[in-house]
Amino acid sequence: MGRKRTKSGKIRLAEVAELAGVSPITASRFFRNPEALSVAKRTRVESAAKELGYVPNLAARALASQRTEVIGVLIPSLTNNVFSDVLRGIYDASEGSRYSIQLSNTRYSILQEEKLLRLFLAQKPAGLIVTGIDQTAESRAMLEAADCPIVQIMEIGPDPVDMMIGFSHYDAARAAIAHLFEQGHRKIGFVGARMDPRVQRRLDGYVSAMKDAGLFDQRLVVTTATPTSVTLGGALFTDLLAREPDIDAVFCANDDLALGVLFECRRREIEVPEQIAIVGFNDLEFMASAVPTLTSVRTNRYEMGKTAATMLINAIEGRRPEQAVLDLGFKVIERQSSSARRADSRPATSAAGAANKMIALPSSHD
Amino acid sequence: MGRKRTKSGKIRLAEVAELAGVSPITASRFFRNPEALSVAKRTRVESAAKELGYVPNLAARALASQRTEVIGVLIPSLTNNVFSDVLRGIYDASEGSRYSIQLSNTRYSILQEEKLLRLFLAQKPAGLIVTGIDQTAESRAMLEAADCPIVQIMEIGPDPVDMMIGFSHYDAARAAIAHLFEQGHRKIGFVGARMDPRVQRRLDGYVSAMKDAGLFDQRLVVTTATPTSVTLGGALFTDLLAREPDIDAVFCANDDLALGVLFECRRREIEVPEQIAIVGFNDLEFMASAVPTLTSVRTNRYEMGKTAATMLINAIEGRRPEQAVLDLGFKVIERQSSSARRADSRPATSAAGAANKMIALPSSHD
DNA sequence: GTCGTTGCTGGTAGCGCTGTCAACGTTCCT
DNA sequence: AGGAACGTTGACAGCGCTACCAGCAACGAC
Repeated sequence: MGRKRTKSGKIRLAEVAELAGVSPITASRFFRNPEALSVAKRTRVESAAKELGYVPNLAARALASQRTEVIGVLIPSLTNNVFSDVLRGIYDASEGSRYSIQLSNTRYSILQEEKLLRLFLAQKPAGLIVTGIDQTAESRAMLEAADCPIVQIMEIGPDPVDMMIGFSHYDAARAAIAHLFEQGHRKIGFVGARMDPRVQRRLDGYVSAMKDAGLFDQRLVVTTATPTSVTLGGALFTDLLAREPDIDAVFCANDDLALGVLFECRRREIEVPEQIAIVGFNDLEFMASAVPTLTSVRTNRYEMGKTAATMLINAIEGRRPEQAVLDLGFKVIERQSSSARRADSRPATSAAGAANKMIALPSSHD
Repeated sequence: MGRKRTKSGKIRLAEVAELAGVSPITASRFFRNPEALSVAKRTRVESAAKELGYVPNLAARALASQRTEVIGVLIPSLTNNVFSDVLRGIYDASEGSRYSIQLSNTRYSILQEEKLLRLFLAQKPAGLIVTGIDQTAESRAMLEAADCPIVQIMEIGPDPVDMMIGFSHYDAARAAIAHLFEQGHRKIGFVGARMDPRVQRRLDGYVSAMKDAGLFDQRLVVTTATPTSVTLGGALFTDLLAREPDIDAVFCANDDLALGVLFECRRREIEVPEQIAIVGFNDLEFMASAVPTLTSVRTNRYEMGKTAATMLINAIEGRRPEQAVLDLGFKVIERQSSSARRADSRPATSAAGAANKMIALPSSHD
């Protein structure tokens, strides 16, 4: 049957080709690989497309080419600030590229992750970004069988499926504790919420550092499965204090908890850092402007997302990275909340005035 | 040409149909409208699909049916906490439905929004969620011409494209100022960052409330185009104080700024609320656990996202809501930071102990 | 008994695009 | 001059699914 025009009046590639005086396939090539066309035809197709306001039909393209231009992203939480930074990086990197992001939330469940993975892979994504290194065996098998590039983000481990970008949470935690030791703190508590694998590894790092110093005591560790929040930080710290009233420092698995601990200290009129030092994790923006300013471990979340997406897109287009595993490291950002017990810690005039001393390390695996 | 099997060995609908002993079209119907099949065939197709692990090819479906099962979402920022709550609601509502979310970031640019809208609409989304009511004329025209349901979120206004869900930022700001008046404050500053349309309307509400009371002074308003942050709150407050040292309250356009103001007060040893009251906007989680606890205007962001997506999905499936415009209102959550100047404000034992008095209002348009 | 009517099923014909391969003209080498 | 090599173009045949419409049986109303 002749089909000169769709009922909807939508512009198809054929219309563009006709106006440009070329065959549809040539017009098609213009959109996928303009360099393959002669300059004359290229400009003709280009102006024809612009004149008609042509927008390619992605469904048809996907069907015909047997692949999509979709990058699947699996993250465990939309609530957690950490992931919004990573996501922002991913979206920023995908912008301007031909790829679009398909986001799904595993809710910290590796079974849910497996289910979503199956769904994603059936649509032949151009690439995949998954969180962490703790997939189910089934997921792992699917990932390895997938014929698209894959990036694991948030942490690094010994056995990447394909590419990997992150840092060692274990080493980062050890560095934070080492910093507290240096400042003269000995009885250091650990406060953690929602013990996902990465928080667990931070705990492991804490435990090993404390054991190395002969200071570990299980009673110094307070954790819960509840999702993190500032309020929860206060509550967990309250528990910790009830149990061990004479601690001299608290290492918090994230910054929300640290802020909660700070507020709870203020409520109880405990001086920070004179009586208790506080160290957080992630270095969210507010840490630098709290009073006292709060020490934290800076992790390059935005950069992680952006680099992951960039690496992925490059790999999709055949440009594999020199190294498949990228350690983005971390920095302990020393601020007032963990100053030496001899304390130079009274309020500066402005947050901006407080210089940050940094300890930068690539995380070394072990 | 006979094509018995795809090279990739992928299961197609035809395979399922064959195993079930029905025609492909009957199998197709099973996935879209199972009730249309006889019980016998329905169960046959169901078990065949399960046995083969069939997953439909969305691209083929979209091409053949001329529509997708994608809900487009346009938001201005991924950084802002406010939107992550909304997004969480949207994702939660879409989960379990057949629809997937396609997210794009307009970066607070209505031109970018227009461009993205054009892209989205060309793919015939099942529905669209857009932020706010300030589209370009061109965008507005495209939205009105679109043949899919549309929900505008974050605020309500007089002239919905289709559906609308939000609250009046203007009224919310007026309510916050009214609360400060009640508590005896008179010289109330306004601190705002990134003056997007919604923040602008909060400012308008502040201005009108102050003018009504004969207390407006342009010098009380400090704003900037810079994106919001806790640190920025401190900086803007510093500017405000330099200009008007004797203010007795600050209304912050969002909670990050409010926290920054609180820290700056602490740095300067200004007592809150005895010397200066603070009111934020959005009621993020940390507001209830700060010391002193911080008054804020609660907005139902998660609910907004969830309801918007639910309404949209219902509309896509032909179930239009009774009312197209939904006002989710707001609540002024009164906490210590804005207690009456006579002040009952010294630290409670715990944040949990601080009762919240609420003023709940649907926003009335004007 | 005839004629709708309803409920279920299947055949046909694409949806808009691209993979493959063949064909063409041009250039460059020997 | 002959031929290979390259760059550019087009014809054809689907990608996997669904819209559309026709067909058929079962049933009730007249």
